[in-house]
Amino acid sequence: MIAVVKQVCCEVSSPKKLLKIGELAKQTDVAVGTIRYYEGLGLIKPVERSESGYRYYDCEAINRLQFIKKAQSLQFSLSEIQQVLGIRSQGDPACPLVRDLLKQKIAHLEEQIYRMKQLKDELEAYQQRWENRPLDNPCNKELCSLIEEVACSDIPVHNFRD
Amino acid sequence: MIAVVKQVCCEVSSPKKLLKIGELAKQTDVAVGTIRYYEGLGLIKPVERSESGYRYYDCEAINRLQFIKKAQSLQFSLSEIQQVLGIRSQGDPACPLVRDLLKQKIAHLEEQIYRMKQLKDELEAYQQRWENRPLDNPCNKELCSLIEEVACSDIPVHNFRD
DNA sequence: CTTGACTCTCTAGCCGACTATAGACTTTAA
DNA sequence: TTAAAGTCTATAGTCGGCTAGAGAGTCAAG
Repeated sequence: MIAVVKQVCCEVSSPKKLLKIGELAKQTDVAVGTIRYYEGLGLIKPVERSESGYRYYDCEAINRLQFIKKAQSLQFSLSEIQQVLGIRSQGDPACPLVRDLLKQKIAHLEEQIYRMKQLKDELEAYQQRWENRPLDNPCNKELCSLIEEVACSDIPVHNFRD
Repeated sequence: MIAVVKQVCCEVSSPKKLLKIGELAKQTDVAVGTIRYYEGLGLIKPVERSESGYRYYDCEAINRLQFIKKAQSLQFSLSEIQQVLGIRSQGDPACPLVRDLLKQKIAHLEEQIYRMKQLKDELEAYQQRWENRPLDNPCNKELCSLIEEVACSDIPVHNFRD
């Protein structure tokens, strides 16, 4: 299983070759500054540092960055990823946590989708209500009735900032 | 039409009474600091200032803040609201712009909803794939297969930061 | 007339995930 | 050998929408 993973994630051919940060950046399509930023957050560490301070990474770093990217694309925050990687680095399986986070994410997504649909319906209702009015002379110049209608109608207010 | 709006939005009984910022804040449920912040953005202005610098607002300010709140709840950013209000303050009808923004918003929402659904499906696929594995001893302690599976699978990466 | 509540300006901080810049040093290729 | 490209640290800035605090001045009730 591990071997399979390694074949997918990183080159087995030259296992001892270490990468400088720029090379790692190129291979993973993650900016150099971002890698250093992740290091500050404890998400990744070079296997060694040269005397002059240069960072050197092994191919595990590629896995790690790919995991981070993937997790981000699944809407995991860096601090959640930190938790997962932290647990893993203690030698414990992170799976229960990952499953738990996943469950939360799905519930959250469902909620968001629902709210967005509601909002879309609301916006479409406005659109429909207005579409028959002419665009050239749609309303009183002083007081745009469309705006006031939005401002004053008592359609419930949604809050998307949780 | 205007009269109707005014009846809904602001008290007609005492048209000359001016509000201090704290009173306006209370009536609209918008924080004092937020009102000052909006002023800095050009979204609202007091009708006058006392010698000592106190801001005084008329009931139009209530309308304005309610409009801002409503527009925000419809996912309009403050800068979009600024555009709308700016056009209106020039004496032009803002309706074409509002309609245009509305159209964009709806399209954007549709896109977002679609992407969230895709992501949800993806997360659920992971959940399903894992749910039959025991939680106690789910995988190798060194290398959590669940994580590697996420990290290494070539399911396309979505980017939600537009 | 005093006291407490309000208001003023200005500045800084927050969240998250970066990006950019300055100034110094190191490595690598011609 | 030299010059370009890469790397280092540290700090500051970005986005949006606020919130908090300092320190000073003002207003209104008792």
